[in-house]
Amino acid sequence: MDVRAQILTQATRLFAEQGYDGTSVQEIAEAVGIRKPSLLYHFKSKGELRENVLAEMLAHWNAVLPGLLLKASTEERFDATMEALSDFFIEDPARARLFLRETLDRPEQMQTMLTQYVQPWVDLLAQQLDRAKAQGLVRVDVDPQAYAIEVITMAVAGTAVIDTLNVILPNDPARGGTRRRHTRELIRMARSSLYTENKGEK
Amino acid sequence: MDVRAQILTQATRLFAEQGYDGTSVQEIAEAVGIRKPSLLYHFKSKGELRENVLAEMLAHWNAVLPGLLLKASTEERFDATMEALSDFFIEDPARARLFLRETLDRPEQMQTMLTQYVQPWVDLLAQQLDRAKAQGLVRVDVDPQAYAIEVITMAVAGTAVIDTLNVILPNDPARGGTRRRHTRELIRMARSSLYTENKGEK
DNA sequence: CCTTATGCCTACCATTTGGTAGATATTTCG
DNA sequence: CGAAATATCTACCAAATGGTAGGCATAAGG
Repeated sequence: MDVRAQILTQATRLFAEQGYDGTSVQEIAEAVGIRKPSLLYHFKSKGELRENVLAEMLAHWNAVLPGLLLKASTEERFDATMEALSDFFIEDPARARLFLRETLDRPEQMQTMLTQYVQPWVDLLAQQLDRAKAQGLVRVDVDPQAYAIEVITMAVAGTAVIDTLNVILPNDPARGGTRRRHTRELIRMARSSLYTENKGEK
Repeated sequence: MDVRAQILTQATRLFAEQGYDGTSVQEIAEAVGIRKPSLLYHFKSKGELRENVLAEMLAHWNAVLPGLLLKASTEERFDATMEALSDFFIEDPARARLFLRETLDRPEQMQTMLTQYVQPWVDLLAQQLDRAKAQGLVRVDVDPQAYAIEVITMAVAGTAVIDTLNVILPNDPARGGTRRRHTRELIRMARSSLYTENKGEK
């Protein structure tokens, strides 16, 4: 079953780089080092291959993300969790790109996926934020659901395009590499737009 | 020259919806109501059509955006400018999607475009922010360039996917429609993560 | 040992793709 | 007017696409 895994790896890479329509079965087969019909022996059609690529991505995320998100209950863990979340996407830009592409290419399918896998976490976070609001820890004007979506969008989209945008985010030695700056500023924005200020009560 | 404009309109729409590789010349011609060779009379190749679609999008943005961005010199205008910027993308989600797709599909080309059209504005904004920092208006830990990129990415990517993400951002009558919530939270985050508290809230 | 399932192959196919040739209108204008 | 430019068409093409048929090894297992 090594070949099957290789096909999935190469397909993920190529779909992320060139898109589903921009990648031919031939091309994937070549990248693996087999002929086209051999590939179609493992996956009956190009569409089935796409579904398996997506399923694998989901499985990967579902295995790792919950552990990260559950930490986000107290402010002390906020930085660490956000950083881990950001690193998680940065570590695997291909998957972020693929996710973004699927959202653009097949919005309806992505919606059912979002409802199933993402919504529970967003709602959980929203609950936590509402509680923190009551305690005066979180700004009252935060829209919890919208906030969560903005941060997720930023993390995914940012990861997907940061290597292209680096041309206008020069490598400032004092500030660290492009990705580092992106991650740090994302966290800073997410954090400082969420919590109330300790000093200088308004 | 009406036909040429129609072709550009339909091509923009279809490229944004289905991507460049996912759209055939035939399909665009049908949407316009002409035959394929008639379309290829106006644009010698599919690639040339893509370039013209992109050029038109750039021209549109370049004609409107500078006026918006130049207002962003004082804090009083921040809300209005951010809102106008957000509305500008929301008003034209197809162009935001197209922009995102091109960034994924042709990163190198997009880089030269970014350097030419976006970088000057980012640098200008960075200068203004550094000045505002010295006056104590803006948080000292803001990374101006990274901040600008995050906000732009958020505005473009958010606009491109918000109609898909609305499934997890329910229509809360108290908070307004999905897009409204997205826009408002984006502005809130951009604002409250930028300014120091004492001079901040309105 | 022989049958069966697995895995990969060559050869092929129908359809779609971007693009061309060239006929035919229609409009512009000296 | 008449010729040139403009614009659209039908008919076609070579290449690439996703996919199938079926042969040929290798290995597994009753």
